[in-house]
Order: sequence, then C-alpha cells, then structure tokens
Amino acid sequence: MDADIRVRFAPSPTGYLHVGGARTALFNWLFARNQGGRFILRIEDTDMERSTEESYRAIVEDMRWLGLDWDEGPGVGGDHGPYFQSERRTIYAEWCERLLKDGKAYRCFCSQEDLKRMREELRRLGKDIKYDRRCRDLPPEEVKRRVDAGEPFVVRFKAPLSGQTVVEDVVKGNITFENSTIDDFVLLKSDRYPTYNFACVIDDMLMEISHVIRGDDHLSNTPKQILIYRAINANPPIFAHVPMIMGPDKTRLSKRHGATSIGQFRADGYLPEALVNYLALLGWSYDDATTFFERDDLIRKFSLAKVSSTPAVFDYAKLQWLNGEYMKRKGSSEKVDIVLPHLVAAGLMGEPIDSQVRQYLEQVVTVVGERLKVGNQIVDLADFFFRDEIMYEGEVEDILKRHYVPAVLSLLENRLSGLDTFEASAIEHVMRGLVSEMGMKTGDLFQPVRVALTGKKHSPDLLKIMEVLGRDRVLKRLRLARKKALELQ
RNA sequence: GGCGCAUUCGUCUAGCGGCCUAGGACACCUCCCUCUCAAGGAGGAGAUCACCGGUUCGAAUCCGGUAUGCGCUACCA
Repeated sequence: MDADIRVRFAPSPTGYLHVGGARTALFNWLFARNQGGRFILRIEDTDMERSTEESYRAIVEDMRWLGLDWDEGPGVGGDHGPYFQSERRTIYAEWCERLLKDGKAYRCFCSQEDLKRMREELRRLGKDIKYDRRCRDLPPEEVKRRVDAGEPFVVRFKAPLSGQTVVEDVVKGNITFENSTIDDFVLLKSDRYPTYNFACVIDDMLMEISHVIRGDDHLSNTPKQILIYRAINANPPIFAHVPMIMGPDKTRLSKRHGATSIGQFRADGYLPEALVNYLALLGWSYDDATTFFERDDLIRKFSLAKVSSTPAVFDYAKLQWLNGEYMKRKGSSEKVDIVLPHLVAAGLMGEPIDSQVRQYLEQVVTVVGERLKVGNQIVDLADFFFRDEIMYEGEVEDILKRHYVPAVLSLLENRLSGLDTFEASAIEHVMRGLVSEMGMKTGDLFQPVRVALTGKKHSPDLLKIMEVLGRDRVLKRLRLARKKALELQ
C-alpha cells in the first residue's frame, strides 16, 4: 500500500466518454490499484460554453459501467474537494492573485479581436505565432486605472525569456523545451474562469497528485505547467504521457471512423470486461503472448514501464473478437439479459417478460451459441424466433425456386406431423431418412428448409432451431414456403 | 511557419547490441469437421524492422540527418 500515490482522471464534460478518455482513465485506475494508491475523479468544467450536465452524467455512468471506481470525486466526496473546477473559482483566483503580486503574472487588456488580428499578421509574415507581450510591462498606475475603469482583462503568465524547461516523462523520456518558444499564455480568462493549464496545475498540486497520466496531446502543455509549478514553489508530479488512439486512417479517432463513445459500445451490446481488456492492450502489453486479462490480472500486472510510446489504431475487428471470447463464457441466463434490450429495441419483444418467455429466450440464446459476439447481433441472428411471418426475399428465393422443393417440403410436412416427440434427434432421423430415400445431398433438403424456417441462407443448427420453434410453427412455415415455392416455379 | 512526439507483418504488439534466417494476437488464405454460418482443429501467406549515413567485431535495438504521420501553437480541454 502506498497512500502517497494519487492519480486522477480529469475529463471535461463537453461530450461523451470516448475510447481515448476511457483508456486514459483505465491506465490511471490500474496504476492506482496496482500501487495501492488513490484514484481521483475531477471534472474540468471551466469551459462554460461547452460543458453540459448531460455529458457529466454520461461520463460518470460510463465509468461506473466500465468498473472504474474512484476514491475521491463526485458522488463519493473526499477531503481534497470540491471536485468540480467550476466550484473552485475562488481558489484559482487566490493563486492567481499571488502570482500577480509576485510579479510572475500580469494583466493583459488586449481584446480577442486584437489578438486574432495580431496572430493573422504573424502568420502572414511567417513568424512565430505568439502573443507580443505588449501588456507585460504596463506601468502599475495604468493597470490600476484600467482595472478601476472596469476594462476587461485576462491574466497572463510571465514566461521566462530564456533558458530551458525539461519534462521528465515516464514513457517518453526527458524532453527539453526552449523557454523562448513558450508563450505568455493565459491563466485566468476575462470571465474569471481559469484556463486548463492553470486550473490543472493548481488542482493537481492541491489534490496532491503524484502522477499525471494523460494523453500525449498534452505533452506540449507540460513545460508550461512545470513553469507554473515553479512559480508557485511547488514540486511537479511525475508525468506519464500515453500515446493517442487513432482511426484506421491514422488520424485522431473520431465518429466518422465508427463508434467512439463508450456509451455507444455499451448500447451495441459490448461487454465492459471485453472493452477493458481491449483498451488495456491499446498502448500497453504485458509480454509477447498474453491477450486475455481478467480485471485482477490487469491490476496485478499493469505498469507504466510497459506503456508503449507509439500511437495505436483502434481495431474494431479485434474488439469484436475479444468480446466474442468473453461472450462465450457467459451462461444462457446472463446472455438473455444481454440480448433482451436489443430484441425489445428491434420491436421483436415486449417487456416485461414472464418466466416462460425467459425460458424460451434461454433456448434461443443456447441455439445461437457462439455466433453471438456482440449483444445487438441477436437481431440478425435470431429474429425468426420472434416473427410470425417469414419473408422470403432476395437470393433465398433462388433456393425455394428449385423444382423439387414443393414436393420434398410436402413430404417432410407429413413425416414431421407424424413424429411422436418433436426433438432434434427425431427430426434429424426423419430428415436424413428423407435425404437418402430421395437420393439427395444433405444440403439439398436442409437449404430449402432453412430458408423456409428462417428466411435466411445461414443460420444456427437447423435441427435445434426446429425443436425450439416447435412443431406447429415449423409445419406452418413449411406450408407457407411450399406455397411460395409453387408460385416461383 | 515554430516547437514537440512517433515510425517493427494490413492492425495491436514482443524486442531494450549477439538468443531475430524478427515471436504472438486479430484480420486474411487453404484444408479438415460439417445441413449453411459460426466455433474448433491443422497449415499458409504476410515486416529487407520508414529511408540515408555513422558508432561497433556485431544494430530492429545506440547516434545524426531526411521523409512521413500525429500533437501543441485558443480567453478548448
């Protein structure tokens, strides 16, 4: 146990929890659990324009779903709160005041329009795009006058003009930045809200964060943050910048690549343990062979030293495969729970279900078996179990069209209706008998029957399907298909 | 434009100077099983380790440069 190890996940509630954020949260969580430290959730809601209550709720819900529980933060409290940055404004203001007093920051009265114009000019000249520091050394009297006059201003950090700042990163190594390339960035916006870089440092310091594990899109921000730590006489935490997650085209993963939000994966019927396992393997590995990690394995084996430093492409196919592997381990009762919402959403089932329906669902799910890799696939795989009428459309028509079909279906109907018990083994006996009598190949009979019962070219074990459907429905569908086949002749 | 990071099979990765004629997984292909599809079994193809130089007896591994990709360069986080 190391109580001094404290890490945090600090999402901004401006959208849903996406796979990148979830992976960052997971690494933080794993590190904390592995080290016996504490995992803190902090909500960075300083962007009043974009932050929403809805996003916050969704993020929290998705984290709970993934099983990433936090020791301090919204809902659980803690003695380093509040955990919403919007509730910490006076804290930032105080620290900002201190920097101002120490001459380490200054008020800037430039309007956003002026700044924009300035930047465009610099861009046009091909120069380094930075604030020109025109307010950096304004006379104190002028500053006071303009503040008193109610002129809006931001507070900027007085970045050192020379020297170097070194970021010591656990995954990237030591990176040196020339201070001359660092801008006099904004600490406090004119609406009195802090910027990310400032709030982040103040909070990480006050919350006694020991390790900052985050996406490497923040690497360039880190020297700025280190400069702030120095300005307030605090020790920076240990940094670990993990590579980002990309789409197949190697650009930042986004919606156009497919599902990216955890909520979407959940809605599609993915399993949290599969997602956690998959996400852990994106940018981290244990050895050259292990792919499956139960949550406890992950906790035991996780280490920052094994985090890769190269960006990873999100592979939907591999996630689906992994999910399928986890799905195989589920019992039929669990699978019913997984599958039910999708059947309901597809309009194939109503809720609530009684024990008889539940039993039926368990049979269905058993017959479908390993074909089901993701919850929502149940609809394509097994819709015929829940439909009264089967449509014979497209290429399955060609199978019914075969000249022998009406006759053979008729024969089958007769034999099946004479069966004592309508079980797979008995049905198989009948079907195989018919096949050999007619001198057909097995598929010659099974194919049209499959189409008759499911409306599809592919399906799970036909005999088991028949058993679950029961004699009445089987005979009815065979009759209907025979009719259709006759029309097609 | 400036600064930073990255670069091993299509993808995720193993590799931290000799064990590598580069290993595993997903995806792909073939065969077996088989009522189809999955699953399973057996095989296969696939990476001159981005490129060019250097260091070394020896480099995927160390160093430099080039190229490419990505990120930052906001009163977004």
